[in-house]
Amino acid sequence: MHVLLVEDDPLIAQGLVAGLELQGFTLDHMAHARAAEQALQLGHFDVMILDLGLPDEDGLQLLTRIRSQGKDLPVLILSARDTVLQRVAGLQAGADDYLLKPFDLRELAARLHSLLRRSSGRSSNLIEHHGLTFDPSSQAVQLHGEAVNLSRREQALLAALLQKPGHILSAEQLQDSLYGLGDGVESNAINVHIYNLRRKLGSDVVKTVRGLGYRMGVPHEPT
Amino acid sequence: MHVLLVEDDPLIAQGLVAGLELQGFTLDHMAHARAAEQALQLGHFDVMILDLGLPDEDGLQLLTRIRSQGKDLPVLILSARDTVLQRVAGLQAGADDYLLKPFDLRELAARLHSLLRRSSGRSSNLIEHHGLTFDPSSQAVQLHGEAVNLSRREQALLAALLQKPGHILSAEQLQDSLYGLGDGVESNAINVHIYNLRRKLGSDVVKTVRGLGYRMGVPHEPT
DNA sequence: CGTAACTGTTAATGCTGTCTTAATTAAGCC
DNA sequence: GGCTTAATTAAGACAGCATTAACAGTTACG
Repeated sequence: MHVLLVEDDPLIAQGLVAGLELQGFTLDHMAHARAAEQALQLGHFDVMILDLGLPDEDGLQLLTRIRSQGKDLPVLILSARDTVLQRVAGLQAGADDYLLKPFDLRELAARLHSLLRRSSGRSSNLIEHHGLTFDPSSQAVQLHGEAVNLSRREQALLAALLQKPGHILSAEQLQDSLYGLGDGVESNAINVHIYNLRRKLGSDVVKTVRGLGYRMGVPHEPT
Repeated sequence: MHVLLVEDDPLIAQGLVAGLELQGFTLDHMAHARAAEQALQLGHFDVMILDLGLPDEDGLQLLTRIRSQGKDLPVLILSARDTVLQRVAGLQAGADDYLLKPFDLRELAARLHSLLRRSSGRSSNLIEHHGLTFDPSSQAVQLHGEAVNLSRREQALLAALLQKPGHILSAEQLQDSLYGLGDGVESNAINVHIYNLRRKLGSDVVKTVRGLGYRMGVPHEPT
């Protein structure tokens, strides 16, 4: 799960990055509207957290411009402005949710999950795929009712693949989804994690599409 | 826009019906979980407003059951319960938004619009051609419903031809489309790839126009 | 505080499918 | 029939990936 965080207060940003990464999100943090807009052009994000009080531009203006470009990524506004009119203005500018500062990290996480669920067209928080279930909010994986112990990277990889079942994801896309845009790995780390996933969930969980990337497949049969 | 309102307090319900219908929504009002569930089976709704304090069942239970049936209509929870845990519980049960009583009608309307915009904004740009489908976003090819496994070059070739059905593309044009303008191949590679495409999709997928190039044709019949 | 277990990354090796090449056969055209 | 163009086939080169092992960093626990 790749989150673009647009927030100028370094303290809040730092807390959010740490807290949400613990919950399995991958964050890229920008402190200015300009930088955020560039980041959006550069890579793919699953959701944006937008602070309204930015130094170089009002968050609503940024949001409006993003929407006018046809981008439809879910946007959650984070703001201290609490009047009905301001909240309505936020939603009308194209936000999908509006959370007040100060906020509770658990609620923010739950709302992010809810937005992601909706944007990926699912009806429930639980992702189910041929006997394999993954709960993004609790980060628990089960295969045919049996709990499976996955490491952080393995979980992130599985989540990225499950988010778009049927789609082919290139190694680069997966890398962005696991590490964020800035610092990636310089080796076949993704490759190795895929291999480990297959050892735990069956060699067919992930299909290789030679030259293009990987795609979700069918896991182990029940024993 | 068709809204299913599930709310047992007749005063609030009446106000909502009147207020939202003024804003162009169409409302159906149910006061019990049972009735709401039946209404969902019977007809189509674009969004549901759900009060948690229902007489016959807790709203969260109803929501969970609806989600387990695979229904993915957007749900906005209306509740007086205001603790973080309760809001998180609501979102985890599959709600898309959570609004506190007492609420402002303008904000409710704005949030409904936000939900609807998101749920309707999903379109696919599938290319279809005589039973052959190609989805550029997932890079998946299907012939009469059956998935077909194409290699990278074969896909690129097919995509180039499908982009301009009816047009004749010279071997040189196809080469540019596969390899870029700079460095091409110096043999009949395109020719061989065409041959392999025909083996997988039927000898008539690609028509040869002698002296000029190739153009899209009709693939295999369904077996 | 130190050891053990686990996790993540890097790197080396070998395998496999794909791409290209080239040679041969078949088809269209004057 | 001779010439040109395309289809078919097979073989080698190559790139991409799986697999394995080693190492460093981190966490858990005595």
